[in-house]
Amino acid sequence: MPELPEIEVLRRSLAPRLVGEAVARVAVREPRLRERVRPRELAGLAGQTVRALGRRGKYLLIHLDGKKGCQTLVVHLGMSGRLTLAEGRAPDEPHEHVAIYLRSGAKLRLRDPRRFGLVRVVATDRLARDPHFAGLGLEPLAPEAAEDLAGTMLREAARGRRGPVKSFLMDAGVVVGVGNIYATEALFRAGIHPLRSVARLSPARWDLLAAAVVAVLRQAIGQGGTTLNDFADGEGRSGYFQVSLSAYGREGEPCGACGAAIRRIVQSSRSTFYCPRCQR
DNA sequence: CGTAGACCCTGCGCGC
DNA sequence: TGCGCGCAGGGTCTAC
Repeated sequence: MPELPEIEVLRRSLAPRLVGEAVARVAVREPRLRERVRPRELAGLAGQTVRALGRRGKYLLIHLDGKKGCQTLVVHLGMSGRLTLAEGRAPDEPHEHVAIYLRSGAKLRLRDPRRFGLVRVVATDRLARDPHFAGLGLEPLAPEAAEDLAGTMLREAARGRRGPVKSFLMDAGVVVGVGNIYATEALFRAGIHPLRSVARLSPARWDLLAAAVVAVLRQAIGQGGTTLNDFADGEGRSGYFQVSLSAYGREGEPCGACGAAIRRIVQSSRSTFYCPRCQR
């Protein structure tokens, strides 16, 4: 479900409602997520106050202040995760694996049918060294990257590598947050064929691609993310970037630019959509 | 070393 | 109507 824009939309929707709230208790109902949830680790959040919400790639970071220093609740939504804030006594929903009760009476609930998600508590000052974050690549919307996630940075990262440009874009060791939808869309906008080798892209086209990545992510955030099935922000609101998708999910439909039929292929067992005429 | 594929899990929509 | 199949926005591990 969620790529960078969806997590950013979630972060922005939750922040004003969570910051300053104190945790009353945490309930773990199903610990078998991608990584086993440790109930005692989460229980330690009781009494702590939310200080700020951050994001790294597709990870949502909920920073808290406690007696034992600052801790960060790290949440990854996998494919099917939803994190929503419910006011008052909300009944548990199916697949609501973790519930964080706040002193205000509200409940932050994590639902994740496929259980590809992840919830952990990490000391804030050790985040950068945590195995989940240590190997991550460029943050595409960070101020220092966004203005010139310039082809130069991507091109440097691609030096000595081979393989298709779409897989490269989706490699979190290169750029974080770009998943199947936004890699597909960025390549469409840049007019680059998803199977093209990273070894065979001119500097000018790296620039085009970098700009396309930043533009598509920004636009998606502005439109509340992409809701295909079930994405919703912290208050349950859907996004509407799906109406702006040019290639993703449009197999057989005419390309908006040239009219040729959009094609679907499978790359490392993920669907890729592209225009055979516009993308070379 | 890098890359391709299997795998983790449930739910949904489609064709028969 | 019911069933089986393929497919789904994520990441990680193994086998080449």
